[in-house]
Amino acid sequence: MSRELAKTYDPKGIEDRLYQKWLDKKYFHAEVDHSRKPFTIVIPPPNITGQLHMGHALDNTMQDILIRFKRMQGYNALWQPGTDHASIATEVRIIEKLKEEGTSKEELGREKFLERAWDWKKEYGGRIISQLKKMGSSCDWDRERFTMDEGCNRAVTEVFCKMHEKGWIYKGSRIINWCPVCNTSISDAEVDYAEQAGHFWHIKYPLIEDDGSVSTERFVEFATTRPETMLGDTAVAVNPEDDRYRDLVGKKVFLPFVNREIPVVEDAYVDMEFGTGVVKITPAHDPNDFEVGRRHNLPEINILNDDATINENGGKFCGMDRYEARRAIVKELEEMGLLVKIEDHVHNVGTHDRCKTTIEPMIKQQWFVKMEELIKPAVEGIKNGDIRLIPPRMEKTYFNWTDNIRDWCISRQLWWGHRIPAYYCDKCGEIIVSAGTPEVCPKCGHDHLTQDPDTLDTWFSSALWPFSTLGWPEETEDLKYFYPTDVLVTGYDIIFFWVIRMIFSGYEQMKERPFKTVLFHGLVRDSQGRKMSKSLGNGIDPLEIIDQYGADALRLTLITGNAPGNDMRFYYERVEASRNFANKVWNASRFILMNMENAGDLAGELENMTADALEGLALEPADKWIISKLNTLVRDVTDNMENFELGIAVQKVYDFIWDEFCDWYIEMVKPRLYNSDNRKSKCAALWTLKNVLLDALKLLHPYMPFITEEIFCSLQSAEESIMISRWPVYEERKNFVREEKEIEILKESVRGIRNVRTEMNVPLGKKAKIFVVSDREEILSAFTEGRLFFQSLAGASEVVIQKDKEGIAGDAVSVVIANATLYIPFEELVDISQEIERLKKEEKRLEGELARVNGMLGNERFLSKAPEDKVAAEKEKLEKYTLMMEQVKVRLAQLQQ
RNA sequence: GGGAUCUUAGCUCAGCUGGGAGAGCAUCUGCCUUACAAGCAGAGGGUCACAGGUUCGAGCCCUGUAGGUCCCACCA
Repeated sequence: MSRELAKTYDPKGIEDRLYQKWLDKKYFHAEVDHSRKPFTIVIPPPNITGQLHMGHALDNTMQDILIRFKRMQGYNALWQPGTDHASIATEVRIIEKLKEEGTSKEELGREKFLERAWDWKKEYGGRIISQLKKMGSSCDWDRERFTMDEGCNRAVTEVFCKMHEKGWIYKGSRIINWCPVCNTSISDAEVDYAEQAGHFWHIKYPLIEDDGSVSTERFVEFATTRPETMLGDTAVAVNPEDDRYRDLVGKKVFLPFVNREIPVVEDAYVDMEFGTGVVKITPAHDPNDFEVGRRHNLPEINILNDDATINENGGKFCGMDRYEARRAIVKELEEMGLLVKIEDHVHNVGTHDRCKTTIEPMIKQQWFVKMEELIKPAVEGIKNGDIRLIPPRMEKTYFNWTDNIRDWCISRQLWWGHRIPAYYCDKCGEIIVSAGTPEVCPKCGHDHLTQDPDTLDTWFSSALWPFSTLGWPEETEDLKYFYPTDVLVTGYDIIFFWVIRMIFSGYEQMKERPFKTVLFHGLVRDSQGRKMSKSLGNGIDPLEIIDQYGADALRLTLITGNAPGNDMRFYYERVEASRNFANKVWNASRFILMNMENAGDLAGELENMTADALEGLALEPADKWIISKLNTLVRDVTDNMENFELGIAVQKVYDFIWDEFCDWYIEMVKPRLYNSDNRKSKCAALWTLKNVLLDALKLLHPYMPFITEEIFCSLQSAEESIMISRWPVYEERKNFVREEKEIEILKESVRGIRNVRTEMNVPLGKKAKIFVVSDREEILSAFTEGRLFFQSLAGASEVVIQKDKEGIAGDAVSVVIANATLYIPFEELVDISQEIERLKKEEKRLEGELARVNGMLGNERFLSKAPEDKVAAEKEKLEKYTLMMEQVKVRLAQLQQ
């Protein structure tokens, strides 16, 4: 900050400069240090295809707050950063680019394609990292990792081989979700269900008569949403309980087009109530039918090519696209008289979450992870509290998934990713799973082996992220020291994709939880509550917000007024409010700096005084009051932050700085700074201003790192950065109960007087004499000690403090507080009837209060059952209101004479 | 179909283990008071969705009802 201070805070320039300073000083860097306790967070690795969006901004702000907080508390804080190769997302992007260039993946070949992918990673992979830096993220960039770097590759291979050996990774022919556009299998978690308007085609198959002929009279009727799959039908099924079809069971029906005779089987899967109670069974293209098929040993006939055209098993429809075939089949069935009717039907269709293509269930040879045993410790870990989920309701979502877990399809027909370490003997077909490339087939000795062309699901490598980034499978010092990590911060939307998989991977590979706590946040929505999306064009770019309002304002906006796991709406008014707060902090600091500079040689003295100087200063009640308030704030905020209540914590800091510190304390202190020639008093005020602000800035720093650093450095020179300064702690010696009470009385009085002034239209500029009357010594002394600021805040020309009403005009306006009455003779402004009205209102309010308190205290069961301190508090209130009521009544009686 | 969650001031939301309803924005009234008009001082505004219950005491706990949002399942 220069001598010529801008009236408004401008984050431009400041933020980049400070971030560079932090980098240069290596404040973000963490090394193993056994003298200190570690605190570790691993970043949810953003995709290399990604651009910073509000979700990232929120996610990373929360992590940065926790990391900065713990770092200041003295922990050896490590925020481990990195990026994710995002296999399918990246591959799709490169394919698009190749298409623009007029070539394709296939044309290029695997090797060249991967070269292109790495080039792409080099070019764009760092983009999101530089954007995270704009947010102020204090990641240890020296440790930046990538899910496809050497170490992570080794971790992936190691896990694959170990699990395969254990029998928990297997290759099998199962029904999987196939994306005909991306040309790969995808896991269940990658399927989105979308409601689509479709049709219900009612179709009938002719029965095969006992003599083997195709019946022209007897049919079996059913309905389907995908008529083309009939080409792969190998049965029709009815419920075993269904009397209607008892005589059909064991018979056969005729399947048109492919001229196949298929059996009628019984299976409990069929719902008798639904439709005709008959289901066509296509084991190769429907997950349920697949199960039915396996139960009845039905043939599995695949009728689709990988691009969802009909294959040679589809007879004359071979080569047609699935939808083209559908139309053709329906048309022909109609001509054959086998189409009964068509109904409109809205149903859920599975689509690929990346490209929104309707997926086709298909039977394929794929690699799977067997989940049954693997999931057990992951369930136990949550149940016994080894890992804590915040908010706790996420546990239900978690168990919902684990209770219905299915084997995880991990192979993808993609090139960009971790290639499956399995090799096939060209001669005998033996499968060899091995970390290194095997030379010869261990079974037949043949030396020609081919590696599996598939790669692994992206989430396979990110599941290992908490330990692979720390050096696993090597037993590194980092791993021993920093693992398990402390907190994982992420959105609830990837609990299945990622969180659960990290948990079971951690327990399986490390025999230990990957993190102690998972802190979930919600989605950042637009001002109307809609999800921000590219297609809607309603996304707000965090970088634009930073450019316009500063990173601190953005961070504050994302954290305030929001509870863990809840979605939030983002709109500009909220950012403006945050920006205004930054400006408030800036100006309060500017005020203090100006006054220190104006203090002459006092400034030098202050510079040498530490925060411990407390006892040596001539502190006044106002100083002690704010110190005491801050002390409580320190305790509460620390407490909230340790319980991950970040929104509540920062709200308290905000209220303290704005309400207590700026609106009250600074105003209280002004007369001492401007007018007082009492050097000791001025010194105490300046010391308090400076040190209270410094501590408040520290509490604010995790939330607003830039502005707090900038001010911190201008305000003192003993420490070079707020981010490595010590987090304030609660101290009993800073607890000033008496002064807190005294000042609260004065504040209440000031508020009362201001209130009266507004009501009577007397501006603060119009000074008036104020009499303070009380028969209590402590009240009188409180006003005496605070006379200077009370006079200025109440707009008094003079404050007369006395025990009785002597010398006070009968028509003075009065303000009643506990144990005291203030009188303001407004001279020409008196309007007794108005004053009586005001006092009557006050009387009525007090009546209400008294009725409530008396009601409670008159209830014997309250007295006997409520805790003591509650009863005592109510008794105290009764006393206070009784006193006030007495004074109001006395005053009213006087005026009404 | 199963589950979660929400319903609090005009709007957007806080409200931690039950103990006198809060914030920001918006509205109204005064103020350019030597840190800040991105500000200051005031004010208005809420049967905390509805109905029961537990309790001395319920926005908070329990049950039910209505409406909204989301997740899972996927009846062909």
